[in-house]
Amino acid sequence: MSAASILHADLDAFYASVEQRDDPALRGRPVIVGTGVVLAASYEAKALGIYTTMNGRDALRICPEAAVVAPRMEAYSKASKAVYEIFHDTAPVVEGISIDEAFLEVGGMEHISGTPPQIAATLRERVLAEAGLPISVGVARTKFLAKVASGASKPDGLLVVEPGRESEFLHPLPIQALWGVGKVTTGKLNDMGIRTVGDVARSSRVRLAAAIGESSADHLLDLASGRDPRPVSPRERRKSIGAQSAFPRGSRSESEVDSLAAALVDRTARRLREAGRACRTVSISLRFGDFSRASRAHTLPFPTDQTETILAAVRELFDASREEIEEKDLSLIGVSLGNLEQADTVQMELPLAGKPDGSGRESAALDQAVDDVRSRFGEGVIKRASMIDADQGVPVPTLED
DNA sequence: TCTGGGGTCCTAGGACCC
DNA sequence: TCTGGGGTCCTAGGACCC
Repeated sequence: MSAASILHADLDAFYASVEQRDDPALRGRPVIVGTGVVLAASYEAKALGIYTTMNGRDALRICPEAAVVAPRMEAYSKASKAVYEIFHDTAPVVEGISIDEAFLEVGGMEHISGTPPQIAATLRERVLAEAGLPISVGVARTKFLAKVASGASKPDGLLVVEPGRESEFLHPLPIQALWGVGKVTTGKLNDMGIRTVGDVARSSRVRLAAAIGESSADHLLDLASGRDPRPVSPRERRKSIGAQSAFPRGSRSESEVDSLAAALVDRTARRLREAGRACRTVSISLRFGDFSRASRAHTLPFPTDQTETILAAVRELFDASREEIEEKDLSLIGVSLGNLEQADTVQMELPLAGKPDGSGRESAALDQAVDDVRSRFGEGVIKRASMIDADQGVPVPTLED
């Protein structure tokens, strides 16, 4: 059996800890980040029953003396970068999971930096000393075990799961500790009398599969039995970029919805370009007053990073959803860009009113588009300029260079 | 517990191609 | 003309995670 060489490092109450670090008056006090809903709560606040996603008014009812601060995303992003630098300084392979959480592979480093538990202890000291933040670390043979270990060690803890004692550690835990088990799956498994991870490990695959499907059954059986072959590996590139916005219930005029959608498109398209990517699939999501949801998607025949092209697609999707929107109370809209590609080939679209009529209007439009691209990206970037028949989507090459 | 704002992955059905 | 299997892409919805 291989040694425990995977670290899962997880910053404690991250946003709230950054606030307490930056404002000494908040230290030792219950702190709530987020004015509408609770985005993060300090451990002092958690101890009083405050949790993430809780309504801010309810939180203050429970704990009137709590300090409520508005989120400062830039400060969190900066703090995260500083911590990640320490991660990369600690291990050759770092797999970032989120702004406050990562896996580190530290096998084979005994002669350089010590055993995995020693490396984990040093990491915690450095993050506290250099970034001013408490962090919990789990050490185990697999990613899943390391992750559960860091959770069990919180707050400000270190827990090593020795390979010989994995079942002893894992099996008494409730099934919600398994990755992929949320409310719905918990209900299904409880109905079968399955409550702990050990219960899952002892279940028949056939019974599990009948309740939750083949793939989930295999996944849960593997995790519950300590099997998790996934190596720590740097994250693949992001697969989608999106933004959403919730608003109070009440009817929204068409133009209000449209301008909010345009703002969301503007934000996401900007992030897309900053990342040097282009998207092919544009989708919108809707949430209604009764919390039902709907989504619509459209895939373009070419990748784009252009706000206007994306906005045109988004408007069509909203048009296709108009009846639903009129019938129900809209409470959230979102825009998401998927099928991301490297932006080395980007298509710009310039719509032409009407059919080509031989007047030369279309080639003037094409020249204009070519000039636009050249002014943005410089000479020599254009591989081909084409005209596409919108009805058929067939590119008609008209200029090569 | 009456619900933020980011994401990922999975499933199922239909269109379309060979 | 009908039938079949296999594969890919797309859309919509759902569950889940931090």
